[in-house]
Amino acid sequence: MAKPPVLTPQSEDFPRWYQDIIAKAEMADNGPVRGTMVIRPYGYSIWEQMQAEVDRRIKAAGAKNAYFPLFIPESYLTREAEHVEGFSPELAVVTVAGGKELEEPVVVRPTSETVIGEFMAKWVQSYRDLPLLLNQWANVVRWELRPRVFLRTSEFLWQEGHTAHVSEADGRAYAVRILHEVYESFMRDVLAMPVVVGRKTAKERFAGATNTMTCEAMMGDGKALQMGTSHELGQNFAKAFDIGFQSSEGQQELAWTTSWGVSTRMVGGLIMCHGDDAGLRIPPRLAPVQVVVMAVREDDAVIERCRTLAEELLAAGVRVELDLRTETSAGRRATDWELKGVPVRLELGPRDLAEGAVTLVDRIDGTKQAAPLHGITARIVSVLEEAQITLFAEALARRESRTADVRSIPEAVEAASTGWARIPWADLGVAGEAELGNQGITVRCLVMPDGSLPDADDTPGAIAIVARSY
RNA sequence: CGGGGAAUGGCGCAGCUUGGUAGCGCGCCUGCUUUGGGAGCAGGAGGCCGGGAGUUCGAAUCUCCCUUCCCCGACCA
Repeated sequence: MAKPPVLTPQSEDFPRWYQDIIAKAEMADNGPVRGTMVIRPYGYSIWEQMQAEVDRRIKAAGAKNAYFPLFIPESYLTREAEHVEGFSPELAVVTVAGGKELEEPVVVRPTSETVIGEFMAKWVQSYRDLPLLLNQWANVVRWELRPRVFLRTSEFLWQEGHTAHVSEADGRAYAVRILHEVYESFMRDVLAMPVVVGRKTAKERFAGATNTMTCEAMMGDGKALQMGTSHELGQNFAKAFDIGFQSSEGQQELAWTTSWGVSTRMVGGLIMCHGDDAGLRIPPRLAPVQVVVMAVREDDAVIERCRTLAEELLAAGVRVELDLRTETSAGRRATDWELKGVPVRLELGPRDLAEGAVTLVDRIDGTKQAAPLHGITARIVSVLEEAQITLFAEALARRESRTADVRSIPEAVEAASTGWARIPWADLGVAGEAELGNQGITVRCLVMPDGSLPDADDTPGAIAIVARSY
């Protein structure tokens, strides 16, 4: 007699599966205010791993961390016309503080281009002050109409990079560098998520940007998720905030700025990319817990061997957790670790011990086998490496099998019901983009046939990736 | 804001049509037996049924108003 499934199966109701997994893997809870979320310790540990990996890459690209205020004068937002138009509907505004009406309302930052622009203007005088490469880890607030835990919450955590350069070419080069060396590299090598790196159409561009570039990933249900963006802001914000400098020729010039960010949305993307009907599957390079050593039953020799096993793994640099809670059944604990997506579970009981072995359960490929305790560390290291590769390969295979090359709008609509469509931008155009929009389908990005980034909105030969999205 | 739903112990739900002041599953607590794939049995704790007004001898149930939440669309990291 089969027990009911732990989670709603993906094939039955994907959104329900997503909600179930977030609750049962103890990732997050809904907050008391609509659209807010409480990130629970396990979910937060995943975010911390993401932060560490992204932060290291950002620093390697030369940017330095700083921190700007949560509150921004409302007037700052209005200085850049497109920016204010884009963000006004979703601003949270404080009008009363300290028990009285404020002279000028302050907005809770939806993003920090404006306040950072104001200070860049102060700090930049000379071409020698450029490039100015800043990043901050912060929370931002956007009063979204339809929130979804991790994917679109009223308040979310992110990093936002803001840079100023002497020329358009320098700004562009840096925005592209971040896109590839920080975002794409992190998503591919750590999250094991293949992403399409492309250019947004004018319709999808960030409010105030001259060019928005994106990393798009396919989820388990074939829909797309924007995992991160990098923007060229041209001189729009430099004009609005007077970020000027004197060039080496002695001329007064305006800087060229960029901004770029990834957020807690990536946690949602990770869940929907790799999760299955048994729970999460966390790629080993990201996993806060890579291996759980589980004592199957109460037994002094077993407990002792579990401890030394965990120490051996720890010494080899493996992130390991000991599970000695023998008062809870082994089956329950196994199920819980599977829900949490820990890549490898080592089950040790008297039977294993008698054979000098341990039961190695691979969460990623689903196999379960006896492995000799002798040499187990090396074995684990190779299993983890293999799991990382497998997850990426599976995600890539899904994306390829569910992406269709088409030439017409009806074909694109058909393809978008199960996955993505690739259609020449010349065959679609702004009118076709609008038509797809009426059916809930968007152009995720434009890419060149060789996978590179188009230089402009109308670069000949560009291919549009169209899909339904989160 | 437009169109659909729903508010009942921590979570998921039944009860409402045909009023008589609550019940089920999971979870939680205690004990015993268990422990190699979500343990079993027994005994417990926990809810003024979203808020307000009304009808009535009596309202979770009927009427009206309000509030909130969820799903589908427009917005988005």
